[in-house]
Amino acid sequence: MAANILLVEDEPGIQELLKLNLGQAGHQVTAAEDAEGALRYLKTTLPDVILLDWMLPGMSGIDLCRRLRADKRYQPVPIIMLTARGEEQDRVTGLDTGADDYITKPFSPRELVARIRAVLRRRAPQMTEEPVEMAGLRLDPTSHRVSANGKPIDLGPTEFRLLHFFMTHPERVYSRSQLLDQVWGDDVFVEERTVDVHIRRLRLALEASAHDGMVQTVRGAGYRFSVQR
Amino acid sequence: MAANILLVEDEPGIQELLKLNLGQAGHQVTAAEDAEGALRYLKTTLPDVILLDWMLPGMSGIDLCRRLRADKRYQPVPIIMLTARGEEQDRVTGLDTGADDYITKPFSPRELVARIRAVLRRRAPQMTEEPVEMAGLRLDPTSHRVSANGKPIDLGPTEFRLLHFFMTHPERVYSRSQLLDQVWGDDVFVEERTVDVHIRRLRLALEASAHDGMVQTVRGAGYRFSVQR
DNA sequence: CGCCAAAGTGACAGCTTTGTTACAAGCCGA
DNA sequence: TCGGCTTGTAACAAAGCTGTCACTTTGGCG
Repeated sequence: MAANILLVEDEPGIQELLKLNLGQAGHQVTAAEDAEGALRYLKTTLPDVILLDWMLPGMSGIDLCRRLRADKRYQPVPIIMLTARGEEQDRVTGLDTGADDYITKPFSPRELVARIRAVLRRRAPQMTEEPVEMAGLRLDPTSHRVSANGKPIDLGPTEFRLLHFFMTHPERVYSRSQLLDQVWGDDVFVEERTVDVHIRRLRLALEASAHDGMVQTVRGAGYRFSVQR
Repeated sequence: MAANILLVEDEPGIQELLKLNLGQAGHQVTAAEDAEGALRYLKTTLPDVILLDWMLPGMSGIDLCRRLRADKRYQPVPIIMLTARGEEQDRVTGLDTGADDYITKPFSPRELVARIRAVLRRRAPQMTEEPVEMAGLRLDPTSHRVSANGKPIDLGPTEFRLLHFFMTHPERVYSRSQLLDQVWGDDVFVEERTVDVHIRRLRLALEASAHDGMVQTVRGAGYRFSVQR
């Protein structure tokens, strides 16, 4: 889960510290001292995450955040705001302007790393709210409906999420533990074998409408959702 | 996902309980009663995970944790702290000193096992494998598929790994023991002749799609994967 | 040609992984 | 609170993989 990170922080000490810590966590860090520097960098490179200090000389972090969010090009880049203690009320403003997370100084490097991982994960699987359709199978996240060639299919919540994940990540094997992370959430502690059972339930539901064979077992590796074969 | 675990816990009852539970989960557990014992063990062996009790006689768990984190050699080993209820505020300290996770007693064995799995997974390098293709033979690690000129080939896990290794290291002879190291893992104890058998199985699978002759025997040396006949 | 070591082959028992079913606990709306 | 779903787990069955062995074939060499 290594990532390119743009750090916008004017205080040299903190900047160094963060670069060190994030570097150790396997991330690539580029630092900018102010909003202008950040924008200059962004013209050429799109980082995976932006760490944005609230207090900056010149254009403030919040303004930069707002500006980035207004720009289509930077829409998908997660932004984490760094705020000092006592600026708590800023949190609302911060999240309001489009930051994905915020963290209050002083914070432990661990926590920051964890939050970075969290926003990356949140963004990573592009499980959009868009309807997905393939091979006559249609899943609409908004209305929470699944249908095969027009005929509705009944799915429980878990099977629904499972199918949604599969349809947005087809043709690729996922291990049970990956599926637990992605579909159940990585803070849920259930047996890996539970996945098997839900796979079966999903298969049963799909079979009923002649969509069998799409959920495939890859022995020793996991499961794959596929239109082929 | 079996792992070598170093358990640092002074209370015999809990120690026994954990050894039992983790053992059942397929892990290898070594226990130390105090920081000194742990350090002694670490001099010779590097575990996959360290479970560290907060309260220890002599050097406290937190000090040991800090000390380990300061030592380059132990940097990559995940540490999970075991804390008693009511030491909640220690959490921050714990994570601050470099623990990867913490768990509050009393906890269910299941939860502990899950957290161990989580830290292991988090550390595991996310190797994004590129598809390999040569002479009409295509192997895609992500979808875990092999095909010859479009036609799918069925391979068991071992044959898949074997072919993957061969395709990423073509035109070169590997001895049986090298192949065991690379494909089976260097901690596996199997007869060298086992390689022969899997070579044969791989050949059979490839023959079926007219890709015979690619796995070549080099008498007295080993095997080679080659496009040339 | 005859011998010996190396490699090929087929069978198989044991083991691991996965499928399937049943069941109890939890949740939620009626 | 009562039923009907959903969920997680356990237990057992089925299927597939693996490692090893015994036996055969091949290749090299005197």
